[in-house]
Amino acid sequence: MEQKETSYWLMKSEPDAYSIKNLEADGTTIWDGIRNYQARNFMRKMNIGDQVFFYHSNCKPPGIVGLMEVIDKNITDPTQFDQNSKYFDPKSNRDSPRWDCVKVKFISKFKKILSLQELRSLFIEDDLIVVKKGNRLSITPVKEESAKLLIDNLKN
DNA sequence: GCCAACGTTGGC
DNA sequence: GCCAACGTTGGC
Repeated sequence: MEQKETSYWLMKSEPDAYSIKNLEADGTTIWDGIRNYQARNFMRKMNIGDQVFFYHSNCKPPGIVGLMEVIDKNITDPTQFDQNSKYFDPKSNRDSPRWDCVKVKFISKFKKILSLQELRSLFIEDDLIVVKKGNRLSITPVKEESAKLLIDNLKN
């Protein structure tokens, strides 16, 4: 049997909504509330065992704060059917749900945030998508070399 | 299919 | 609050 290669990703969350501390306390979580097709499609490409950098957005300072791992996928996002949720989608239906997501588990919380400013000094544009000016994608792939560089930096 | 108008994200 | 960089919507 051929072993599937581990891929690396980055997922953003606003710490006011859900932070690395929340994930540390919860242990695992489903990454629900994604309402962008490109981001959803990246989640569909993920495999169990993939490593995911946790990025805090819309805060001071924005940056990478921890690491998680994909433990399940193709999970129907329940918030799309919840009329009280801000993620309720009237165009979705239970026969063919529009939004699905992955389940992740907490791996580690970094001692120090790797800020966007520091990320910009480590990566030229396009090498790590999050440093691109005006980038709005909440989920992006990370190249293996970039992931290794990030992990090395976070150990120090 | 085109494209203008509008909405959202998120750094600053 | 500003604005760049998209994504989405809807008229035609």
